[in-house]
Amino acid sequence: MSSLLSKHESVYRSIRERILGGTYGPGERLVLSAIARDLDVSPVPVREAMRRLEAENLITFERNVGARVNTLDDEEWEQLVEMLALLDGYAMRRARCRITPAAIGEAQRLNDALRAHAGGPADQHGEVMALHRLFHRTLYASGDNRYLIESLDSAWDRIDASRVLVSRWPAHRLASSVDEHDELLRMLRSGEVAADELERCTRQHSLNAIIAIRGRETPGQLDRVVLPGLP
Amino acid sequence: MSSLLSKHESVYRSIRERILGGTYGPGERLVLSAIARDLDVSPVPVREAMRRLEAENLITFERNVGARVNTLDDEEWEQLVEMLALLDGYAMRRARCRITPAAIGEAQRLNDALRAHAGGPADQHGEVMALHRLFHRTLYASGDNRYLIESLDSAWDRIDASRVLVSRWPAHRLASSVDEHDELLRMLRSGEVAADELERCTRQHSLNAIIAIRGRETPGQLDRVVLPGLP
DNA sequence: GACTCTCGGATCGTATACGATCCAACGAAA
DNA sequence: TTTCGTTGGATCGTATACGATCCGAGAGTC
Repeated sequence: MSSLLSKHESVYRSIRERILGGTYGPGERLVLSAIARDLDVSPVPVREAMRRLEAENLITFERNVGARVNTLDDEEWEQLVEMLALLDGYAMRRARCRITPAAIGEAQRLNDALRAHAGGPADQHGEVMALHRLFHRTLYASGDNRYLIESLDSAWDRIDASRVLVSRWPAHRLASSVDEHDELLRMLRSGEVAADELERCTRQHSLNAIIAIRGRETPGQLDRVVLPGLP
Repeated sequence: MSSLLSKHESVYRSIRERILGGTYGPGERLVLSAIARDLDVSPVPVREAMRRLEAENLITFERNVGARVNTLDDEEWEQLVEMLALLDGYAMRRARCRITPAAIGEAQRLNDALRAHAGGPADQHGEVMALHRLFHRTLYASGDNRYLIESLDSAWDRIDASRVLVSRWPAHRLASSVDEHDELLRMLRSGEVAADELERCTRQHSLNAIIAIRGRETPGQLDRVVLPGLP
């Protein structure tokens, strides 16, 4: 008689869920014994779960001190999104010749749902972010490269854990984002867009998130924004 | 009184070292109690080390059965190298405006050392691979994006662990590889090469490794090789 | 008042113990 | 001979116990 999940596995999932969902915010302390008590297991499986979370860069463990949820400062966040742009762009290039009409349809549905939220109440930010992430995942999963998908999932996890998008994503960005999504879907459907062009546009779409967040921090300086890596 | 490293940390490093160095080959079984005895610790820190290695995709843990060093079949290996090509290409694009003359010089030295090995005895394959990896690391580290560097290191680790390059890298590839390295350094030095072009060439350089390995498996079919993602 | 020292609680780190699970080898039945 | 059930050893999974370390609070000193 055994449960489907080992204790270490279920503990891992619980903690991860709470980090990605914001229950445990950035910088928050994770006390081993407290979590063990809370989840009704001994500290041993909790430690194992934490080692995995540490290896996934969601928490940092300090010896004889304990674990904290990782934080991202502005520069780190931008570098992470920049990598997301890179991976997503290439996944789209791969997806171009592989994606099924069904997947395109699914992505379109998600984007339409997203559009329905534009201008809506701000308290649905969590839901909007989930839809947005799912839209991208539908596309990049069609790229069908296991390592690309792994890395993208992991990068999105870190983005979610950082709470930056949830707390600082400017409302007006959603509308442009949805339009760019439509444009990407159009390029995918036509089949006549060059791979280079599709990759470039997808990359730019993600980089626009950086511009949006920066613009919100220092309004009026948008024209001085220098994005990395662009010619 | 404490050692500098916790037991779990030193165990982690030992096992990792052995996997990357080939002492533990792909598919090999890692028995908890045996390793604990070998390293003179209790099984608990060994389990923690294994959780990290599992999260890093170097081993796979099966419940109530144990751990094995991960293997990569041909398709997985190619997909991994393809991602390496992507990351490396972009890192080079970033490096273009950031790299120091010292770093370029260091890379040149490494490549010259590599050239000295071309045509040499095959039993220095391990050393050649280390030089080759270091050459690339010198350049992509200049890209100066923490997440890019992390991902590249991790991908190279998996490549090393797979032993594919060590066991199947055709001798003649080394010479062309070294020439391509020189060409990349030339492009970096001149400063007049467009970022897109530099990224494209770097990407292609890595993809050439796939062609070389495939060509070795099925000689005479080189012209039928279809590389993914290229226009 | 500022600084240092000491102490105690909180927390982590690891060993040990033991139950649970798997799996391969063996033997009995069809 | 093949199949299926049984059994024993190898191995993992987790709880418990206890020592080690850290860190903040308060006392003592300059």
